[in-house]
Amino acid sequence: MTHRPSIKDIARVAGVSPSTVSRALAGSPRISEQTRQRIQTIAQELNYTPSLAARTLVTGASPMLGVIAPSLADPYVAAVMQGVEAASHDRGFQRLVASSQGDPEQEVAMMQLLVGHDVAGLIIISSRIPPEHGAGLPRFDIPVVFINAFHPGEGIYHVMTDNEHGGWLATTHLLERGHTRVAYLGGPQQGRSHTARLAGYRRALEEAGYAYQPSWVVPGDGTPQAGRKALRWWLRQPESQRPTAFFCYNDLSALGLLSEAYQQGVAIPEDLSVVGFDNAPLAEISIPPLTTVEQKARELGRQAVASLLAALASKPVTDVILRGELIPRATVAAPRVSVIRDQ
Amino acid sequence: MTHRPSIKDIARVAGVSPSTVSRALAGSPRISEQTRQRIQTIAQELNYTPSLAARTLVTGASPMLGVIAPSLADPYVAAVMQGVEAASHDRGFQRLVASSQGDPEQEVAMMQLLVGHDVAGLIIISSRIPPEHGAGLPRFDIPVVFINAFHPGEGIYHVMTDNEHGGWLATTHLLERGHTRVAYLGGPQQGRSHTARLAGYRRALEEAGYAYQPSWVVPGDGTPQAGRKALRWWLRQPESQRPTAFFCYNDLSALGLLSEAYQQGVAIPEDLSVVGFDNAPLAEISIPPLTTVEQKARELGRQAVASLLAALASKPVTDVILRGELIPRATVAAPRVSVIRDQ
DNA sequence: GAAAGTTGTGCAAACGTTTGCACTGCGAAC
DNA sequence: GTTCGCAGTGCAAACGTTTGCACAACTTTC
Repeated sequence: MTHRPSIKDIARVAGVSPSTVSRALAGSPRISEQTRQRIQTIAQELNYTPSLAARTLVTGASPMLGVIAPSLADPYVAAVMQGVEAASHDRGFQRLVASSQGDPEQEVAMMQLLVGHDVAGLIIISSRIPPEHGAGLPRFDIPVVFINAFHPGEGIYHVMTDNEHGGWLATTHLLERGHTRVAYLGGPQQGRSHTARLAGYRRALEEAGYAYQPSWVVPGDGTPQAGRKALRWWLRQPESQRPTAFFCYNDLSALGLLSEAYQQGVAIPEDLSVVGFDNAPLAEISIPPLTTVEQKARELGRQAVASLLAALASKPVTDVILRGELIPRATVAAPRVSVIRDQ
Repeated sequence: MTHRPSIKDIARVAGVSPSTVSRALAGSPRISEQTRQRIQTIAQELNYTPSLAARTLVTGASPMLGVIAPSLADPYVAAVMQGVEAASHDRGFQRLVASSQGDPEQEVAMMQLLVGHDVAGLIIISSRIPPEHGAGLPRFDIPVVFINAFHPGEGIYHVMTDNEHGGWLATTHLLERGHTRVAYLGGPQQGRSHTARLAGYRRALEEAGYAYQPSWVVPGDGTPQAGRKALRWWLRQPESQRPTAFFCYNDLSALGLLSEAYQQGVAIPEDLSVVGFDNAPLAEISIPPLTTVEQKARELGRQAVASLLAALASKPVTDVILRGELIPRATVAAPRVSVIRDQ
């Protein structure tokens, strides 16, 4: 019993042919109820598990979706993944998950790998492959859905958050509260999300009649550490020129900023207002609760699966753009009087 | 070109036999350098990706590890996963990841599924299968490693956090600071981690000469909401009988407790001390920074892979128990005088 | 009582690989 | 000019399934 039982083992015990076993297990109507029962109990006893490799080989289609993410530790990715899981599970698809550690080369390697496993389609979360790489993307004849990344092509579909709008929303919210000096704490430099949020930030500023100040976008990478650094940068600015509010690339870095502010004795929101992005579960329990722009991460995952399955069914698929709302909580207040006096 | 190119397609173009292609691609020394070159470029041009299903079928062994977790959204699971990823990637193994949504039945189904995919071994994180189910666990002839769960059996190995010790550590820390009324906010009822941490809590109490009070263990489930509820429970207790400190099942629920405390105007640590468990990345940026017991999650994942691979190589494998340390931060202080007066 | 239909089962091919063995040339050794 | 060794390549079997087709044994119909 050193090897996994196969359909042949069952056949031998039951005294029938392998094809009969296959049909019985598949529930074919051409098998008598009696034989089916017998075969099923034998399968149970032998602890039989079908070889999906063999099945895939002959049927040519497998009920698996490949999913690639830069990291599984990111709460945003986790949320997207939940959507993917729920939706694919409902439709009877399994997932083959791989992480690329944020390395574009590994990402391509993972694509190859998953295709080698005969996945029916690919979902790629926050691809780090630079857009100009575009044409160099290996072409497969299975559909690919990018979540929050853009690589146009045949058989390639997109599901995205409206990051530009989100950036605009956050900045406008601050502007409407009376802030005139709003800084932006950035995310991964290459990232499309980062540049789009920055663009929305800029548009909001200019629509309100303020000049866009490149010196007020502080570089970051979406980690809490980036938030800490941003706050220390803020403290170093001469008081009269300090921004009175921060729009942060994501909740994680906003939380880092909050933590550093607490440790440095900077009061939030009295001394500095903060808006995050994502509406991560943590944003609700932060101290004070974080005002943020919602990103419908679960919905992104769900939609990606829907698009992929539609493409598989040869239905027309269009790119999807999801807008989140601003969730006002407790990290935004009117700027101090001194600042208003500035004007 | 509707189908993926196979080794035969390459063979046809190159004017050689499929076996030659297979050998050339595998780097067999029996193929002339010239032919190898030619075949490799053709493979490139055709965008060939080997069918891992077919390869697995004939070789009988696949370089894949199956990983099952109740959820991918839990930061603790994410950390374990990082360890698993790093270690398995280093050894040339891919991962097939499935989540069970915390449902024991799905968990078993996932095991079947992954075995069907011919994974070389299985890693199961925080199994929710009740221990008494034990014998009912399907038996496979591949090694299985449980992380923080216990299902003894042949070919089954374990990697665990010393939860009892961790619970003792947290409680003792509070006791040493002068607390005499320490409550425990629990985790998932069935969970082995929960009961072990509770046992450690109890042992610390009794070793210090205090009676274990069942009414002071408040039920929870590891979510922030559970922490919120716990704080509201605390507020309802008559002041003279209130615990002065909380040991929480995990950081997530401790963070929820902190947040509710902030909203209710309860000062941490002045009014109430709190110790968490996990040392999640968030614990460092919480306000105030959370005192917690470290759980070497990454290391758990790493060890699990090591054990699995050792078992695959038929080396002797023993169960591993990892101890974390107490990380003192800022949520623990001496109890108020009134409480000390109580004694 | 023969033809036709029905029901249950088996045969064999196919999927894309890997691999033991056999084969073909060719140069070297006797 | 045989024999041997060797480098390079091809043949065919095998892995565990699924599935179109054929077949056998009954039952029904005329």
